[in-house]
Amino acid sequence: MTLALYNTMTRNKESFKPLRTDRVLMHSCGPSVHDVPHIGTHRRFVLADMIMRYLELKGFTVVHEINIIDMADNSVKGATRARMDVEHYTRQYIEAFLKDMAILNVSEDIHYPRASRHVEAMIDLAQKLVEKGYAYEKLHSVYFDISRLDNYGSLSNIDLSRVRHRKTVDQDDYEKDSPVDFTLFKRATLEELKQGIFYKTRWGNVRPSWHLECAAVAWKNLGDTYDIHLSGSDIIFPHCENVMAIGTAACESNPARFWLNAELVMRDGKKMSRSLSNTFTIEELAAKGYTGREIRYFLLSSHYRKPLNFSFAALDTAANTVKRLDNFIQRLIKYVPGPGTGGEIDQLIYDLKQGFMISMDDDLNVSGALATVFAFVKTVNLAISEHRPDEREQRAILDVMRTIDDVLGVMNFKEQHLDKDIELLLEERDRARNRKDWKESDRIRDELSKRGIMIQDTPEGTVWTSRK
RNA sequence: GGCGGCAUAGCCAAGGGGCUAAGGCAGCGGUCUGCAAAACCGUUAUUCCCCGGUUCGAAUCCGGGUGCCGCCUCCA
Repeated sequence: MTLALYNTMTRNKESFKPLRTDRVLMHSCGPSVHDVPHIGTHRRFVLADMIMRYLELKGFTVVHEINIIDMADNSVKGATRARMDVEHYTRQYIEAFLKDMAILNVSEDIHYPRASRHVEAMIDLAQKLVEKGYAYEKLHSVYFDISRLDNYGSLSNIDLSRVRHRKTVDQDDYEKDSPVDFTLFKRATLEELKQGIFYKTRWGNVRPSWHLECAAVAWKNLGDTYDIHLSGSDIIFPHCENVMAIGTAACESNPARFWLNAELVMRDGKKMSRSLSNTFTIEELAAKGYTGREIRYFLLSSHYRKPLNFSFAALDTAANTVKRLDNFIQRLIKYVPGPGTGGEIDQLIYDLKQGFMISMDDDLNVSGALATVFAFVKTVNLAISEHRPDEREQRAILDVMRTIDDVLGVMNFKEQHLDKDIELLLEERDRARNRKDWKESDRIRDELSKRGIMIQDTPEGTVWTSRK
C-alpha cells in the first residue's frame, strides 16, 4: 500500500516515494519566536508530527526538522522594545514553543534547528545565487531577481503581472529593481548596527530574510533536495514560493518533492492569528481544564486540507471523544480474561489495521481512519461486556491500539497511578458501599469527580479513569 | 481584480456515478446499576446550498448562480 499525498506543486494527489527507499527527509516551516505561541500555528506542527509518525509506521526512517525563525524582524523589534538582546529575548519563546510541543505529545525525535545558527549557510546560498545571476546587491541589500527564474510562481499559481503589489510592505524600506523581487539580505538599520544585530558580509552589514532563513536551514541540514516541505496554506505565497525559488535557483532542482500545506484554524469564520487578536494559547486552554491530548485530538481529527473551526463546543466534543478512548483502554487494561473468541478478535484487528491504513494512505484521511477505530472499539466493547476475549486477545487488542496511537498520539495506556489520598477515598467508598451507606459513597464519588477521577462500578469492582 | 479552496443531520465530519449516505459529539427510549457512570442495543439525512444539463441512474460529472474562507498587506 502506498501513501498518496496532495502536492500543492501539482495540485494533485501523488503517490509518495522518497528519494531513498528507506528514509524520508522532511522540513516543516517552524514558528517565528517573538511571542507566546498559539494553537492556530500548532495545527501544522501536530500534523507534521502525525505525518512523521505515520511514515515511521510504514517503515521509513524519518529525518524531520521544524526550523525556528529566531532572527526575523519581529524578534528584533520585540527584543528592542523589551530592551533585551535578541538571543535572550527569543529564548523564552523558544522554550514556550518546545513546552507546547511536549504538551501536544509531538515526537521527541524532531529536530528544531535555529535560523540564527545557520547564518553561514545563508551567506553561502546567497553567494551562489549572486554568482549564478539570480540575485543582485543594491545599496548593501541583496535581492532575488525573480525575472531570472522561469517557473517563479508555479507553486502558488500566481501571475505576477496581475498581482496587486501596490501595498508591498517593504516598498519604502527597499530599493529593489522590481517591486516583486524579494529580499535575501537586508541592510541593517542604524539602530540594529548600534545594538550589534547584523552580520558582516561582502555586501555589507545585513540581516537575513525569513525566506532565506528557511531555505538555508533546510539546505544545510537536508541537502539540495528533500522529500517533504510542510507549511501552512496561508504562506504558500510568498514564503513557500520564495523558498522554492531560492532552492531551485541555487541547486538547479526543486528543493522539495512534495509541498504540503495545512489549512488554518479559524475562529468565528476568520483565521486565528495574532493580528486579529483571536488566538488561544495552550496555557489558556489548560487553565480552562483542557489537556494536551484533547487539544491534539481537536487539531488532528479532521482533514488537514480543510479549515478547522475553533470553538469551545468543538473542544468539548474532542474531550468527550478522547474520554471514550480512555474508557476503552482503561477497561481493557483492567479486564479479567474470558474463554476466547475463537478468531473473531484476530479478524477485527486485521480489519482495523487495514481500514486505518487505507484511509491514512489516502492523503491522511484521519476522519476515515478514526471511523475504523471507533467501529473496532464498539465491537470489542461488546465482546468485553460479554466477557469473551482471552488473555492473548486482550494483549493483541492493546497492541493494535498502541500501534494506532503511535500515529495519533492521543491515547493513554498508562495504568494510572493514584495519589495516596485518592486511593484512601476509593477504599473508604468501597467500605461505605459494602455497608450500603449510599449517601457517604455518593459524597466520596463527588469528591473524586472534583479531583478529575471518574468512577465506574462494574461487577468486577470499581474502575476509575483520570482525565489527565 | 487575480489565484486557490469550501458548502453533507442539532453540531463536527468521511464518502465522491448505482450497494442501508461512515464515524464522533449532543438528544431521546431501553438494558445494566443501590442511584449513577461507563458500556451495549434502538432511534435522530428518502437526501447531500440553489437552478439547469449529461446519464437507464447524480450528493458524486458538466454549466451557471448564491454564500463563506485563505493568499496577493500585518499575523504566519
